[in-house]
Amino acid sequence: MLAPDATLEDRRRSRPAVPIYRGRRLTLAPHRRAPDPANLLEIRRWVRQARGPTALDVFCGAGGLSLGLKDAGFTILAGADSDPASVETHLATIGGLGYLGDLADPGDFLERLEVWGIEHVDLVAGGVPCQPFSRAGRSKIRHLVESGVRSPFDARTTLWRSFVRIVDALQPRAVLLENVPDLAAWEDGELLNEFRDSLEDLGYRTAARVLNAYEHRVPQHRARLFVVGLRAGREFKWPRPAKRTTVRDAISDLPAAPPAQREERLDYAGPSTALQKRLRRGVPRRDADAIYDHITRDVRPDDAEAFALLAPGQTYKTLPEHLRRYRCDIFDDKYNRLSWDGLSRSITAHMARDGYWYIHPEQNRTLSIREAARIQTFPDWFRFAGEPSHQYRQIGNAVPPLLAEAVGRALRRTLSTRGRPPQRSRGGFREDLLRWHTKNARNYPWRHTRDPWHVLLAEVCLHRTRAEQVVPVYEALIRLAPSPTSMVENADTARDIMRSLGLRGRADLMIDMARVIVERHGGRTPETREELLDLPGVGDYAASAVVVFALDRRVVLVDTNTTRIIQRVRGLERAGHWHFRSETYDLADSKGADAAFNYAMLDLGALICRPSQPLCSQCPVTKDCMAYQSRRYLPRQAQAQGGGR
DNA sequence: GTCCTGTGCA
DNA sequence: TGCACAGGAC
Repeated sequence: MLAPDATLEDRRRSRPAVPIYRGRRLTLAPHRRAPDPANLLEIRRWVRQARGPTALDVFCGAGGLSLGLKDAGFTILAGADSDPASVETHLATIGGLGYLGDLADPGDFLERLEVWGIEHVDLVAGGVPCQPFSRAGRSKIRHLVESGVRSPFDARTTLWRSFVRIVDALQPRAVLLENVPDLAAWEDGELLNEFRDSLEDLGYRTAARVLNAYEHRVPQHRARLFVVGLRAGREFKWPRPAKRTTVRDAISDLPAAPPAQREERLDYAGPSTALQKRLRRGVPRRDADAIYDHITRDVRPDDAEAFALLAPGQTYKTLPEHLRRYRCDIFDDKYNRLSWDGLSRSITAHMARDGYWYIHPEQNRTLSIREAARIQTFPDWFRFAGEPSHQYRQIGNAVPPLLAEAVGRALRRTLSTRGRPPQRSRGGFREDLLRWHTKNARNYPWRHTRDPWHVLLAEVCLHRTRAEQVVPVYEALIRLAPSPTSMVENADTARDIMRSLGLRGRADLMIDMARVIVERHGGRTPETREELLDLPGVGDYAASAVVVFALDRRVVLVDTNTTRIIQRVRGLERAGHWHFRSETYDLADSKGADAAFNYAMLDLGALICRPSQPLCSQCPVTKDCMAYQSRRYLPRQAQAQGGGR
């Protein structure tokens, strides 16, 4: 027994670790209907005879996306991935052809497709590896780049360029890309815009949206970005939300299993919920009373004690101190017990390391491999090649099959309709907006500059301040300090100017900023987003403003004004930044959100599309505005809105 | 395979 | 501030 005053270090040392146990590697035979990979004639015949719309799954992983698309009626001709076990899983479960190789350069893959006789497919789908874009991964990678461990030119852009090259080579009727939502926030949306631009350049009309898995029968908090590209002016209709399911719906029928349960096959009594019945579909008759891979991790004695004390919804912090091995100031959610009637947290590849976020609702252990697969909505006949930790990784990285199926069905519906040119040509909104703006633009001195330093000055002054108030300050500052160097030299005078005009708090910030530019960048205002964000007082908005107004790049400036406009025009209630950016991408047309577009949006928000009592009668874009249109057709809302006069 | 330490965005 | 999802060392 340890003394009550034992340090964290003492407690750690005293704890017996669970002995390392390496699970059995599972080997899977190829699907019985898959062509023999050694027999080229057979492969070509198989490709020729493929029915229904055909698809290719690149970066296929275990095949969650493939399975969903298959269930939606697509024939998956081939899956490609750089991970051997994933390709093995894909070949065994999905069938078709498998390509094992690095797709950073897709040349070899494209050659192989040609050899196989695959010259055309209806759909190219894929989940480009997402770790570089995801939340916790991003900063880690930045850290690694800074410390020189990793090259900044990592695979994150090459991989989607590969994807575009494959699309270009095969010219499919449709394209589907899956990724983590943070891809949309990367570079303030520029990366996603570039990706969509390159598809649009190839003749695809693109749409992007973040879908929540729990809206498509998957009992899990899991938001994923989907980008769809369609030829021939087709309009994609996103799948409608379905009835939600819970953890209970997914796993309540599985037999109780102790920690360290290693039996591959256990007796099974049968499904009880609709979801369980769905996930038992396709299980061979001989396995009707068996469940596979209900394999669990061992649990350390101290963790077992902690799990026992942890009710669903309770946090790590509430545990007695002797059971907290991890620093409490960082982790308040190190452990998480699932609740029967709730959603699971997102099943991630991290399950291969520890399962602390996924403690079984009743049993004092983390989720078994089968339970993780169930919560990802993999059917019970679906097994994963490799060692247990590798199986967890494949499950965590997969697109939930039922979510993929929902998107796949929506795609099939769209593809089966005749392509029609869109009713309004794209660009209507942009043209109308800019035409209005040529006569109605507000004229501010900072709108005439293309000097990054001047834009920066203006943005710092404008933060939470009315533009009219900023005009004299800005003009005086530009005269006094046309460059960061002169700002440092005239720091006292600059401070006086700003103080006299009531922007006192901002003065020191601006002088700091100038000093850093002089010291770190030789007096030249930096031109990359990272360097701009590193300056004191520069946030996302200011960095984007510099990039758009001074450097000719195309980024949507998301603030309360533009958000409000998009909200009204698109009829959205509440949505994340990514959503607004995505909608703005559509409205901004092929020229994108350049300086002209952003200025016009800012002015529209300030002059016409005001927070209260918008001047819809003078608005140039009512044709495209859902709020305006629906008010017209819903007189009750119009009264409610107009009641205040 | 296991343990420990985080970050980013709304 | 809370919530949702990471990676490295050994």
